[in-house]
Amino acid sequence: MAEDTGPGADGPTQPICAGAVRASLTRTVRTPLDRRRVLTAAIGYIDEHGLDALTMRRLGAHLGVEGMALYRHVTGREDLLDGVVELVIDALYGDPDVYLTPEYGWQDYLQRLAHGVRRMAIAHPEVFPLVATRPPAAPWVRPPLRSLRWLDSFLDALTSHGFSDEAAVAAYRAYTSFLLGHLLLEVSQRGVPISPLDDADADASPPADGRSLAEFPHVRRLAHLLAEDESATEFEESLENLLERLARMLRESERPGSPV
Amino acid sequence: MAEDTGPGADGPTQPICAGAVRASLTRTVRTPLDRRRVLTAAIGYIDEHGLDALTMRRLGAHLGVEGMALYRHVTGREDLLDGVVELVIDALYGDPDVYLTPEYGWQDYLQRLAHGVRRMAIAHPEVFPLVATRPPAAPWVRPPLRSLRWLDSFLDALTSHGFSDEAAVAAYRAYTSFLLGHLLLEVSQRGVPISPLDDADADASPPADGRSLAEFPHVRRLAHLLAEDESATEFEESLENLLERLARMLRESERPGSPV
DNA sequence: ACCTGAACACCGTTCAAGT
DNA sequence: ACCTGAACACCGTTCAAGT
Repeated sequence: MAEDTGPGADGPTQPICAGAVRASLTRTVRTPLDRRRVLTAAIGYIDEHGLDALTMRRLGAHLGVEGMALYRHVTGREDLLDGVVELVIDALYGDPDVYLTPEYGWQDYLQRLAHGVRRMAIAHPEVFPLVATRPPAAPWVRPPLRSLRWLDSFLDALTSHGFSDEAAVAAYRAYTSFLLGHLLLEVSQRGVPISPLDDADADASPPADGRSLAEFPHVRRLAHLLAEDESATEFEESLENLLERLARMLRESERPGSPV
Repeated sequence: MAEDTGPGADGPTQPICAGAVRASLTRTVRTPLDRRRVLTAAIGYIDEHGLDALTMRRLGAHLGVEGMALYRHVTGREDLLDGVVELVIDALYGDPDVYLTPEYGWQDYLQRLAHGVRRMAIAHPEVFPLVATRPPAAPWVRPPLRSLRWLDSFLDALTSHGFSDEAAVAAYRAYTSFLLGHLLLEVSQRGVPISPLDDADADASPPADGRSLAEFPHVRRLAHLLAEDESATEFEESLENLLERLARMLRESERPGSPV
Protein backbone atom coordinates (compact mmCIF):
# COMPACT_ATOMS: atom_id res chain seq x y z
CA MET A 1 0.00 0.00 0.00
CA ALA A 2 2.85 2.31 0.81
CA GLU A 3 4.18 2.66 -2.69
CA ASP A 4 0.82 2.21 -4.25
CA THR A 5 -0.48 5.63 -3.45
CA GLY A 6 2.55 7.18 -5.06
CA PRO A 7 2.08 6.77 -8.81
CA GLY A 8 -1.57 7.48 -9.30
CA ALA A 9 -2.55 9.49 -6.29
CA ASP A 10 -1.12 12.85 -7.13
CA GLY A 11 -4.36 13.57 -8.54
CA PRO A 12 -5.63 14.09 -12.04
CA THR A 13 -9.03 13.70 -10.49
CA GLN A 14 -8.62 16.73 -8.27
CA PRO A 15 -10.58 19.84 -9.12
CA ILE A 16 -8.08 21.80 -7.06
CA CYS A 17 -6.44 23.39 -10.05
CA ALA A 18 -9.25 25.89 -10.33
CA GLY A 19 -11.28 24.90 -13.34
CA ALA A 20 -10.97 28.38 -14.73
CA VAL A 21 -7.41 27.62 -15.77
CA ARG A 22 -8.46 24.70 -17.90
CA ALA A 23 -6.17 25.94 -20.65
CA SER A 24 -5.30 23.28 -23.15
CA LEU A 25 -1.57 23.71 -22.58
CA THR A 26 -1.85 21.53 -19.51
CA ARG A 27 -2.01 18.11 -21.13
CA THR A 28 -1.58 16.51 -17.77
CA VAL A 29 -5.07 15.08 -18.07
CA ARG A 30 -3.94 11.49 -18.68
CA THR A 31 -4.17 10.04 -22.15
CA PRO A 32 -7.09 7.64 -22.31
CA LEU A 33 -6.56 3.99 -21.61
CA ASP A 34 -6.50 1.37 -24.27
CA ARG A 35 -6.32 -2.39 -24.04
CA ARG A 36 -2.60 -2.56 -24.56
CA ARG A 37 -1.86 -0.09 -21.80
CA VAL A 38 -4.09 -2.02 -19.44
CA LEU A 39 -2.38 -5.31 -20.25
CA THR A 40 1.10 -3.84 -19.99
CA ALA A 41 0.27 -2.34 -16.63
CA ALA A 42 -1.09 -5.71 -15.51
CA ILE A 43 2.16 -7.43 -16.42
CA GLY A 44 4.13 -4.85 -14.51
CA TYR A 45 1.84 -5.14 -11.55
CA ILE A 46 2.11 -8.92 -11.46
CA ASP A 47 5.88 -8.76 -11.78
CA GLU A 48 6.03 -6.42 -8.86
CA HIS A 49 3.36 -7.63 -6.47
CA GLY A 50 2.58 -11.17 -7.54
CA LEU A 51 -0.40 -12.65 -9.29
CA ASP A 52 -2.59 -12.91 -6.24
CA ALA A 53 -2.29 -9.20 -5.59
CA LEU A 54 -3.69 -8.34 -9.01
CA THR A 55 -7.19 -7.05 -8.56
CA MET A 56 -9.35 -5.07 -10.91
CA ARG A 57 -9.60 -2.32 -8.36
CA ARG A 58 -5.93 -2.24 -7.54
CA LEU A 59 -4.87 -2.32 -11.16
CA GLY A 60 -7.25 0.54 -11.76
CA ALA A 61 -5.71 2.54 -8.93
CA HIS A 62 -2.28 1.73 -10.32
CA LEU A 63 -3.41 3.33 -13.59
CA GLY A 64 -4.98 6.31 -11.87
CA VAL A 65 -8.51 5.20 -12.54
CA GLU A 66 -11.36 3.46 -10.82
CA GLY A 67 -11.29 -0.30 -11.26
CA MET A 68 -14.62 -0.22 -13.04
CA ALA A 69 -13.07 1.73 -15.88
CA LEU A 70 -11.08 -1.31 -16.94
CA TYR A 71 -14.22 -3.03 -18.12
CA ARG A 72 -14.21 -0.77 -21.11
CA HIS A 73 -11.02 -2.45 -22.35
CA VAL A 74 -11.26 -5.99 -21.10
CA THR A 75 -14.41 -7.98 -20.65
CA GLY A 76 -13.44 -9.10 -17.16
CA ARG A 77 -10.65 -10.49 -15.08
CA GLU A 78 -10.38 -13.69 -17.08
CA ASP A 79 -10.01 -11.74 -20.29
CA LEU A 80 -7.39 -9.58 -18.62
CA LEU A 81 -5.31 -12.63 -17.75
CA ASP A 82 -5.74 -14.08 -21.21
CA GLY A 83 -4.55 -10.81 -22.63
CA VAL A 84 -1.51 -10.80 -20.38
CA VAL A 85 -0.52 -14.26 -21.55
CA GLU A 86 -1.05 -13.38 -25.17
CA LEU A 87 0.93 -10.18 -24.95
CA VAL A 88 3.87 -11.80 -23.27
CA ILE A 89 3.98 -14.54 -25.89
CA ASP A 90 3.63 -12.21 -28.81
CA ALA A 91 6.36 -9.94 -27.51
CA LEU A 92 8.65 -12.87 -28.13
CA TYR A 93 7.71 -12.84 -31.74
CA GLY A 94 9.07 -9.37 -32.15
CA ASP A 95 12.40 -10.22 -30.50
CA PRO A 96 15.08 -10.11 -33.19
CA ASP A 97 17.23 -12.52 -31.24
CA VAL A 98 14.47 -15.06 -31.44
CA TYR A 99 12.60 -14.78 -34.62
CA LEU A 100 14.43 -14.77 -37.87
CA THR A 101 13.67 -16.78 -40.89
CA PRO A 102 15.11 -20.17 -40.20
CA GLU A 103 17.93 -19.82 -42.67
CA TYR A 104 20.51 -21.19 -40.29
CA GLY A 105 18.76 -24.46 -39.96
CA TRP A 106 16.10 -25.88 -37.71
CA GLN A 107 18.46 -26.47 -34.82
CA ASP A 108 19.39 -22.82 -34.76
CA TYR A 109 15.73 -21.93 -34.88
CA LEU A 110 14.86 -24.19 -31.96
CA GLN A 111 17.82 -22.96 -29.94
CA ARG A 112 16.94 -19.31 -30.39
CA LEU A 113 13.34 -19.90 -29.62
CA ALA A 114 14.08 -21.93 -26.50
CA HIS A 115 16.39 -19.29 -25.14
CA GLY A 116 13.91 -16.57 -25.96
CA VAL A 117 11.16 -18.31 -24.05
CA ARG A 118 13.52 -18.87 -21.18
CA ARG A 119 14.43 -15.18 -21.03
CA MET A 120 10.76 -14.34 -21.02
CA ALA A 121 10.05 -16.78 -18.20
CA ILE A 122 12.87 -15.40 -16.11
CA ALA A 123 11.87 -11.81 -16.80
CA HIS A 124 8.29 -12.52 -15.69
CA PRO A 125 8.45 -15.35 -13.20
CA GLU A 126 5.07 -14.51 -11.74
CA VAL A 127 3.44 -14.49 -15.15
CA PHE A 128 4.88 -17.73 -16.42
CA PRO A 129 2.65 -20.03 -14.35
CA LEU A 130 -0.22 -18.30 -16.07
CA VAL A 131 1.31 -19.02 -19.45
CA ALA A 132 1.69 -22.61 -18.35
CA THR A 133 -1.75 -23.25 -16.94
CA ARG A 134 -4.38 -21.06 -18.59
CA PRO A 135 -6.60 -23.33 -20.61
CA PRO A 136 -5.43 -23.16 -24.22
CA ALA A 137 -7.81 -22.07 -26.94
CA ALA A 138 -7.45 -25.41 -28.69
CA PRO A 139 -5.88 -28.66 -27.60
CA TRP A 140 -3.16 -28.47 -30.22
CA VAL A 141 -1.94 -25.03 -29.27
CA ARG A 142 0.27 -26.01 -26.40
CA PRO A 143 1.83 -23.87 -23.71
CA PRO A 144 4.20 -22.23 -23.55
CA LEU A 145 4.03 -21.54 -27.31
CA ARG A 146 0.38 -20.73 -27.08
CA SER A 147 -0.48 -19.11 -30.37
CA LEU A 148 -1.30 -20.20 -33.86
CA ARG A 149 1.42 -17.89 -35.03
CA TRP A 150 4.13 -19.74 -33.18
CA LEU A 151 2.70 -23.10 -34.04
CA ASP A 152 2.69 -22.24 -37.70
CA SER A 153 6.17 -20.79 -37.58
CA PHE A 154 7.42 -23.89 -35.83
CA LEU A 155 5.88 -26.26 -38.32
CA ASP A 156 7.24 -24.17 -41.16
CA ALA A 157 10.78 -24.22 -39.81
CA LEU A 158 10.80 -27.97 -39.41
CA THR A 159 8.98 -29.11 -42.51
CA SER A 160 11.06 -26.80 -44.65
CA HIS A 161 14.16 -28.55 -43.37
CA GLY A 162 13.17 -32.06 -44.21
CA PHE A 163 10.89 -33.10 -41.37
CA SER A 164 7.88 -35.05 -42.43
CA ASP A 165 4.54 -33.69 -41.33
CA GLU A 166 4.25 -36.36 -38.67
CA ALA A 167 7.76 -35.74 -37.41
CA ALA A 168 7.21 -31.99 -37.26
CA VAL A 169 4.09 -32.42 -35.15
CA ALA A 170 5.82 -34.90 -32.87
CA ALA A 171 8.70 -32.46 -32.54
CA TYR A 172 6.32 -29.69 -31.56
CA ARG A 173 4.90 -31.85 -28.83
CA ALA A 174 8.25 -32.93 -27.45
CA TYR A 175 9.61 -29.40 -27.62
CA THR A 176 6.71 -27.78 -25.79
CA SER A 177 6.78 -30.43 -23.07
CA PHE A 178 10.45 -29.82 -22.58
CA LEU A 179 10.11 -26.05 -22.34
CA LEU A 180 7.15 -26.20 -20.03
CA GLY A 181 8.66 -28.62 -17.58
CA HIS A 182 12.02 -26.98 -17.34
CA LEU A 183 10.89 -23.41 -17.18
CA LEU A 184 8.04 -23.93 -14.78
CA LEU A 185 10.42 -25.62 -12.40
CA GLU A 186 13.02 -22.95 -12.88
CA VAL A 187 10.70 -20.06 -12.11
CA SER A 188 9.10 -21.90 -9.23
CA GLN A 189 12.52 -22.38 -7.73
CA ARG A 190 13.16 -18.68 -7.66
CA GLY A 191 11.21 -16.85 -5.04
CA VAL A 192 11.39 -19.80 -2.73
CA PRO A 193 13.21 -18.95 0.47
CA ILE A 194 16.83 -20.07 0.41
CA SER A 195 15.72 -22.86 2.69
CA PRO A 196 17.19 -23.93 5.92
CA LEU A 197 19.81 -26.64 5.69
CA ASP A 198 22.38 -25.03 3.50
CA ASP A 199 24.72 -26.52 5.98
CA ALA A 200 24.52 -29.64 8.03
CA ASP A 201 22.91 -28.47 11.24
CA ALA A 202 19.34 -28.35 10.11
CA ASP A 203 17.11 -30.89 11.66
CA ALA A 204 15.21 -28.21 13.46
CA SER A 205 12.16 -26.67 11.79
CA PRO A 206 10.22 -29.68 10.54
CA PRO A 207 9.69 -29.00 6.86
CA ALA A 208 5.96 -28.62 7.09
CA ASP A 209 5.16 -32.22 6.38
CA GLY A 210 5.56 -32.99 10.00
CA ARG A 211 8.67 -35.11 9.88
CA SER A 212 12.13 -34.18 10.77
CA LEU A 213 14.85 -34.07 8.21
CA ALA A 214 16.68 -36.69 10.19
CA GLU A 215 14.26 -39.24 8.79
CA PHE A 216 15.52 -38.64 5.27
CA PRO A 217 19.16 -39.56 5.30
CA HIS A 218 19.81 -39.20 1.59
CA VAL A 219 18.31 -35.76 1.46
CA ARG A 220 20.38 -34.76 4.40
CA ARG A 221 23.57 -36.23 3.02
CA LEU A 222 23.06 -34.62 -0.41
CA ALA A 223 21.77 -31.29 0.83
CA HIS A 224 24.77 -29.44 -0.55
CA LEU A 225 24.17 -30.87 -4.02
CA LEU A 226 20.43 -30.34 -3.88
CA ALA A 227 20.85 -26.73 -2.88
CA GLU A 228 22.88 -25.87 -5.98
CA ASP A 229 21.12 -24.07 -8.77
CA GLU A 230 21.99 -25.85 -11.98
CA SER A 231 19.06 -24.54 -13.96
CA ALA A 232 21.11 -23.07 -16.75
CA THR A 233 23.31 -26.04 -17.54
CA GLU A 234 20.42 -28.41 -16.94
CA PHE A 235 18.45 -26.47 -19.52
CA GLU A 236 21.27 -26.56 -22.05
CA GLU A 237 21.87 -30.25 -21.61
CA SER A 238 18.26 -31.23 -21.89
CA LEU A 239 17.83 -29.02 -24.91
CA GLU A 240 20.87 -30.59 -26.52
CA ASN A 241 19.49 -34.02 -25.79
CA LEU A 242 16.15 -33.09 -27.28
CA LEU A 243 17.74 -31.75 -30.44
CA GLU A 244 19.65 -34.97 -30.88
CA ARG A 245 16.48 -36.93 -30.43
CA LEU A 246 14.79 -34.79 -33.05
CA ALA A 247 17.74 -35.25 -35.38
CA ARG A 248 17.23 -38.99 -35.10
CA MET A 249 13.57 -38.52 -35.89
CA LEU A 250 14.52 -36.49 -38.92
CA ARG A 251 16.93 -39.12 -40.22
CA GLU A 252 14.35 -41.80 -39.75
CA SER A 253 11.65 -39.83 -41.49
CA GLU A 254 14.01 -39.20 -44.39
CA ARG A 255 14.96 -42.82 -44.83
CA PRO A 256 11.89 -44.64 -43.71
CA GLY A 257 13.05 -48.06 -44.90
CA SER A 258 16.51 -48.04 -43.43
CA PRO A 259 17.64 -50.91 -41.23
CA VAL A 260 17.52 -50.29 -37.48
CA MET B 1 -6.23 -44.68 3.62
CA ALA B 2 -4.35 -47.79 4.68
CA GLU B 3 -1.67 -46.15 6.76
CA ASP B 4 -3.96 -43.49 8.01
CA THR B 5 -2.19 -42.19 11.05
CA GLY B 6 1.21 -42.49 9.47
CA PRO B 7 2.34 -39.00 8.49
CA GLY B 8 1.38 -37.69 11.85
CA ALA B 9 -0.45 -34.69 10.52
CA ASP B 10 -3.15 -35.06 13.07
CA GLY B 11 -1.81 -37.96 15.05
CA PRO B 12 0.23 -36.91 18.05
CA THR B 13 -2.08 -34.14 19.23
CA GLN B 14 -4.99 -36.49 19.66
CA PRO B 15 -4.70 -39.25 22.24
CA ILE B 16 -7.34 -41.59 20.96
CA CYS B 17 -8.21 -42.97 24.37
CA ALA B 18 -10.20 -39.85 25.20
CA GLY B 19 -10.61 -40.51 28.91
CA ALA B 20 -14.32 -39.98 29.24
CA VAL B 21 -16.10 -42.36 26.94
CA ARG B 22 -19.31 -40.50 27.01
CA ALA B 23 -22.44 -42.41 26.26
CA SER B 24 -23.04 -41.60 22.64
CA LEU B 25 -25.35 -44.17 21.25
CA THR B 26 -27.02 -41.73 18.92
CA ARG B 27 -24.23 -41.10 16.49
CA THR B 28 -26.56 -39.88 13.81
CA VAL B 29 -25.31 -36.40 14.58
CA ARG B 30 -22.61 -36.29 11.93
CA THR B 31 -19.23 -37.49 13.01
CA PRO B 32 -17.03 -34.49 13.65
CA LEU B 33 -14.79 -33.22 10.92
CA ASP B 34 -11.10 -33.75 10.91
CA ARG B 35 -8.39 -32.42 8.66
CA ARG B 36 -8.29 -35.47 6.47
CA ARG B 37 -12.00 -35.43 5.81
CA VAL B 38 -11.85 -31.77 4.90
CA LEU B 39 -8.98 -32.34 2.47
CA THR B 40 -10.59 -35.38 0.90
CA ALA B 41 -13.81 -33.46 0.40
CA ALA B 42 -11.85 -30.61 -1.15
CA ILE B 43 -10.26 -32.96 -3.67
CA GLY B 44 -13.63 -34.35 -4.59
CA TYR B 45 -15.09 -30.91 -4.90
CA ILE B 46 -12.28 -29.71 -7.16
CA ASP B 47 -12.55 -32.82 -9.30
CA GLU B 48 -16.22 -32.20 -9.73
CA HIS B 49 -16.57 -28.44 -10.00
CA GLY B 50 -13.12 -27.14 -10.80
CA LEU B 51 -10.61 -25.29 -8.72
CA ASP B 52 -12.17 -21.86 -9.14
CA ALA B 53 -15.42 -23.11 -7.70
CA LEU B 54 -13.77 -24.18 -4.46
CA THR B 55 -14.71 -21.75 -1.77
CA MET B 56 -14.50 -22.07 1.96
CA ARG B 57 -18.23 -21.50 2.23
CA ARG B 58 -19.15 -23.88 -0.55
CA LEU B 59 -16.87 -26.62 0.72
CA GLY B 60 -18.43 -26.17 4.10
CA ALA B 61 -21.91 -26.53 2.67
CA HIS B 62 -20.72 -29.61 0.79
CA LEU B 63 -19.74 -31.07 4.15
CA GLY B 64 -22.98 -30.03 5.82
CA VAL B 65 -21.39 -27.31 7.86
CA GLU B 66 -20.90 -23.58 7.80
CA GLY B 67 -17.76 -22.50 5.97
CA MET B 68 -16.37 -20.95 9.11
CA ALA B 69 -16.17 -24.35 10.75
CA LEU B 70 -13.36 -25.35 8.40
CA TYR B 71 -11.00 -22.97 10.15
CA ARG B 72 -10.80 -25.40 12.98
CA HIS B 73 -9.02 -27.90 10.71
CA VAL B 74 -7.10 -25.77 8.26
CA THR B 75 -5.60 -22.40 8.96
CA GLY B 76 -7.06 -20.86 5.84
CA ARG B 77 -7.60 -21.36 2.16
CA GLU B 78 -3.89 -21.51 1.36
CA ASP B 79 -3.37 -24.21 3.93
CA LEU B 80 -6.32 -26.10 2.51
CA LEU B 81 -4.76 -26.11 -0.95
CA ASP B 82 -1.38 -27.12 0.43
CA GLY B 83 -3.08 -29.97 2.21
CA VAL B 84 -4.82 -31.08 -0.95
CA VAL B 85 -1.52 -31.22 -2.80
CA GLU B 86 0.19 -33.08 -0.01
CA LEU B 87 -2.59 -35.62 0.32
CA VAL B 88 -2.70 -36.37 -3.37
CA ILE B 89 1.05 -36.89 -3.49
CA ASP B 90 1.17 -39.01 -0.39
CA ALA B 91 -1.64 -41.21 -1.63
CA LEU B 92 0.77 -42.25 -4.34
CA TYR B 93 3.16 -43.47 -1.75
CA GLY B 94 0.64 -45.98 -0.55
CA ASP B 95 -0.08 -47.33 -4.03
CA PRO B 96 1.30 -50.85 -4.22
CA ASP B 97 1.70 -50.56 -7.97
CA VAL B 98 4.02 -47.65 -7.45
CA TYR B 99 6.00 -48.08 -4.35
CA LEU B 100 7.91 -51.20 -3.75
CA THR B 101 11.44 -51.51 -2.68
CA PRO B 102 13.46 -51.02 -5.82
CA GLU B 103 14.51 -54.61 -6.08
CA TYR B 104 13.80 -54.83 -9.76
CA GLY B 105 16.23 -52.11 -10.57
CA TRP B 106 16.11 -48.37 -10.88
CA GLN B 107 14.51 -48.43 -14.30
CA ASP B 108 11.59 -50.40 -12.97
CA TYR B 109 11.32 -48.00 -10.06
CA LEU B 110 11.26 -44.96 -12.33
CA GLN B 111 8.76 -46.57 -14.68
CA ARG B 112 6.35 -47.47 -11.91
CA LEU B 113 6.64 -44.08 -10.33
CA ALA B 114 6.13 -42.24 -13.61
CA HIS B 115 3.02 -44.23 -14.41
CA GLY B 116 1.72 -43.75 -10.91
CA VAL B 117 2.07 -40.00 -11.14
CA ARG B 118 0.43 -40.05 -14.53
CA ARG B 119 -2.54 -41.99 -13.20
CA MET B 120 -2.86 -39.49 -10.40
CA ALA B 121 -2.74 -36.56 -12.79
CA ILE B 122 -5.40 -38.08 -15.01
CA ALA B 123 -7.57 -38.98 -12.06
CA HIS B 124 -7.42 -35.40 -10.73
CA PRO B 125 -6.87 -33.17 -13.73
CA GLU B 126 -8.13 -30.10 -11.91
CA VAL B 127 -5.82 -30.70 -8.98
CA PHE B 128 -2.66 -31.33 -10.96
CA PRO B 129 -2.04 -27.68 -11.89
CA LEU B 130 -1.99 -27.03 -8.19
CA VAL B 131 0.57 -29.77 -7.71
CA ALA B 132 2.58 -28.17 -10.47
CA THR B 133 2.48 -24.55 -9.40
CA ARG B 134 2.10 -24.25 -5.64
CA PRO B 135 5.34 -22.80 -4.32
CA PRO B 136 7.42 -25.69 -2.99
CA ALA B 137 8.56 -25.75 0.60
CA ALA B 138 12.19 -25.75 -0.48
CA PRO B 139 13.79 -25.18 -3.85
CA TRP B 140 15.09 -28.73 -4.07
CA VAL B 141 11.74 -30.39 -3.51
CA ARG B 142 10.45 -30.17 -7.01
CA PRO B 143 6.95 -30.69 -8.33
CA PRO B 144 5.37 -33.02 -9.04
CA LEU B 145 7.29 -35.16 -6.51
CA ARG B 146 6.86 -32.53 -3.85
CA SER B 147 7.80 -34.22 -0.64
CA LEU B 148 10.94 -35.10 1.21
CA ARG B 149 9.68 -38.62 1.36
CA TRP B 150 9.66 -39.04 -2.38
CA LEU B 151 12.90 -37.20 -2.82
CA ASP B 152 14.58 -39.48 -0.34
CA SER B 153 13.08 -42.57 -1.85
CA PHE B 154 14.21 -41.47 -5.28
CA LEU B 155 17.76 -40.80 -4.20
CA ASP B 156 17.85 -44.10 -2.40
CA ALA B 157 16.70 -46.05 -5.44
CA LEU B 158 19.30 -44.50 -7.68
CA THR B 159 22.32 -44.38 -5.43
CA SER B 160 21.74 -47.95 -4.33
CA HIS B 161 21.96 -49.00 -7.96
CA GLY B 162 25.26 -47.44 -8.77
CA PHE B 163 24.44 -43.81 -9.43
CA SER B 164 26.90 -41.36 -7.96
CA ASP B 165 25.46 -38.70 -5.71
CA GLU B 166 25.81 -36.09 -8.43
CA ALA B 167 24.21 -38.32 -11.03
CA ALA B 168 21.31 -39.16 -8.74
CA VAL B 169 20.58 -35.50 -8.12
CA ALA B 170 20.85 -34.70 -11.81
CA ALA B 171 18.52 -37.59 -12.52
CA TYR B 172 15.98 -36.26 -10.03
CA ARG B 173 16.01 -32.92 -11.79
CA ALA B 174 15.65 -34.35 -15.26
CA TYR B 175 12.94 -36.74 -14.17
CA THR B 176 10.80 -34.13 -12.42
CA SER B 177 11.07 -31.76 -15.39
CA PHE B 178 9.95 -34.52 -17.68
CA LEU B 179 6.97 -35.49 -15.57
CA LEU B 180 5.87 -31.94 -15.00
CA GLY B 181 6.00 -30.88 -18.63
CA HIS B 182 4.30 -33.92 -20.04
CA LEU B 183 1.58 -34.27 -17.47
CA LEU B 184 0.70 -30.62 -17.23
CA LEU B 185 0.24 -30.54 -20.98
CA GLU B 186 -1.71 -33.74 -20.93
CA VAL B 187 -4.18 -32.59 -18.31
CA SER B 188 -4.49 -29.16 -19.85
CA GLN B 189 -5.40 -30.80 -23.13
CA ARG B 190 -8.33 -32.56 -21.57
CA GLY B 191 -11.22 -30.33 -20.77
CA VAL B 192 -10.47 -28.15 -23.75
CA PRO B 193 -13.36 -28.11 -26.20
CA ILE B 194 -12.80 -30.46 -29.10
CA SER B 195 -12.01 -27.40 -31.12
CA PRO B 196 -13.39 -26.33 -34.43
CA LEU B 197 -11.45 -27.49 -37.45
CA ASP B 198 -11.56 -31.21 -37.08
CA ASP B 199 -12.23 -31.08 -40.74
CA ALA B 200 -11.10 -28.68 -43.39
CA ASP B 201 -13.90 -26.12 -43.48
CA ALA B 202 -12.92 -24.03 -40.51
CA ASP B 203 -11.77 -20.57 -41.34
CA ALA B 204 -14.77 -19.14 -39.64
CA SER B 205 -14.57 -18.27 -35.96
CA PRO B 206 -11.27 -16.40 -35.66
CA PRO B 207 -9.41 -18.25 -32.93
CA ALA B 208 -9.49 -15.43 -30.46
CA ASP B 209 -6.19 -13.95 -31.50
CA GLY B 210 -7.98 -12.01 -34.16
CA ARG B 211 -6.58 -13.71 -37.18
CA SER B 212 -8.19 -16.22 -39.38
CA LEU B 213 -6.92 -19.73 -39.65
CA ALA B 214 -6.35 -19.12 -43.33
CA GLU B 215 -3.27 -17.14 -42.39
CA PHE B 216 -1.64 -20.22 -40.92
CA PRO B 217 -1.26 -22.65 -43.77
CA HIS B 218 0.77 -25.28 -41.95
CA VAL B 219 -1.63 -25.43 -39.07
CA ARG B 220 -4.47 -25.79 -41.49
CA ARG B 221 -2.77 -28.43 -43.54
CA LEU B 222 -1.74 -30.49 -40.49
CA ALA B 223 -4.95 -30.03 -38.56
CA HIS B 224 -5.76 -33.72 -38.73
CA LEU B 225 -2.40 -34.61 -37.20
CA LEU B 226 -2.55 -31.89 -34.59
CA ALA B 227 -5.98 -32.97 -33.48
CA GLU B 228 -4.83 -36.47 -32.61
CA ASP B 229 -4.25 -37.29 -29.00
CA GLU B 230 -0.91 -39.02 -28.75
CA SER B 231 -0.38 -38.34 -25.07
CA ALA B 232 0.10 -41.93 -24.06
CA THR B 233 2.65 -42.97 -26.65
CA GLU B 234 4.36 -39.59 -26.39
CA PHE B 235 4.72 -40.18 -22.68
CA GLU B 236 6.13 -43.65 -23.14
CA GLU B 237 8.61 -42.57 -25.76
CA SER B 238 9.87 -39.60 -23.81
CA LEU B 239 10.15 -41.69 -20.70
CA GLU B 240 12.09 -44.30 -22.62
CA ASN B 241 14.38 -41.63 -23.98
CA LEU B 242 14.94 -40.23 -20.52
CA LEU B 243 15.78 -43.63 -19.09
CA GLU B 244 18.34 -44.16 -21.81
CA ARG B 245 19.85 -40.81 -21.07
CA LEU B 246 20.05 -41.69 -17.40
CA ALA B 247 21.61 -45.03 -18.26
CA ARG B 248 24.34 -43.15 -20.12
CA MET B 249 24.84 -40.95 -17.07
CA LEU B 250 25.13 -44.02 -14.92
CA ARG B 251 27.73 -45.63 -17.16
CA GLU B 252 29.73 -42.44 -17.20
CA SER B 253 29.59 -42.02 -13.46
CA GLU B 254 30.71 -45.62 -13.01
CA ARG B 255 33.71 -45.32 -15.29
CA PRO B 256 34.69 -41.71 -14.85
CA GLY B 257 37.97 -42.03 -16.76
CA SER B 258 36.66 -43.91 -19.77
CA PRO B 259 37.34 -42.56 -23.25
CA VAL B 260 34.42 -40.65 -24.79
C1' DA C 1 -15.12 -29.52 21.95
C1' DC C 2 -17.02 -28.17 17.98
C1' DC C 3 -19.89 -25.26 15.32
C1' DT C 4 -22.83 -20.94 14.29
C1' DG C 5 -24.04 -15.94 13.44
C1' DA C 6 -22.83 -11.69 12.84
C1' DA C 7 -19.51 -8.62 11.34
C1' DC C 8 -15.61 -6.63 8.52
C1' DA C 9 -12.90 -5.58 4.63
C1' DC C 10 -12.44 -6.63 0.19
C1' DC C 11 -13.78 -8.88 -4.31
C1' DG C 12 -15.78 -8.94 -9.53
C1' DT C 13 -19.27 -7.04 -12.11
C1' DT C 14 -23.33 -4.13 -13.69
C1' DC C 15 -25.34 0.06 -14.84
C1' DA C 16 -27.24 4.56 -14.56
C1' DA C 17 -25.26 8.92 -14.17
C1' DG C 18 -21.78 12.35 -14.72
C1' DT C 19 -18.35 15.19 -17.63
C1' DA D 1 -16.42 8.83 -25.52
C1' DC D 2 -14.72 7.67 -21.37
C1' DC D 3 -14.98 7.37 -16.52
C1' DT D 4 -17.35 7.49 -11.77
C1' DG D 5 -20.50 6.13 -7.81
C1' DA D 6 -23.48 3.37 -5.97
C1' DA D 7 -25.16 -1.07 -5.65
C1' DC D 8 -25.23 -6.29 -5.53
C1' DA D 9 -23.77 -10.82 -4.56
C1' DC D 10 -20.17 -13.18 -2.96
C1' DC D 11 -15.45 -13.74 -0.89
C1' DG D 12 -11.87 -15.00 3.23
C1' DT D 13 -11.35 -14.42 7.90
C1' DT D 14 -12.19 -13.23 12.94
C1' DC D 15 -14.47 -13.85 17.11
C1' DA D 16 -17.91 -13.84 20.57
C1' DA D 17 -21.65 -16.72 21.44
C1' DG D 18 -24.22 -20.93 21.36
C1' DT D 19 -24.80 -26.11 22.30
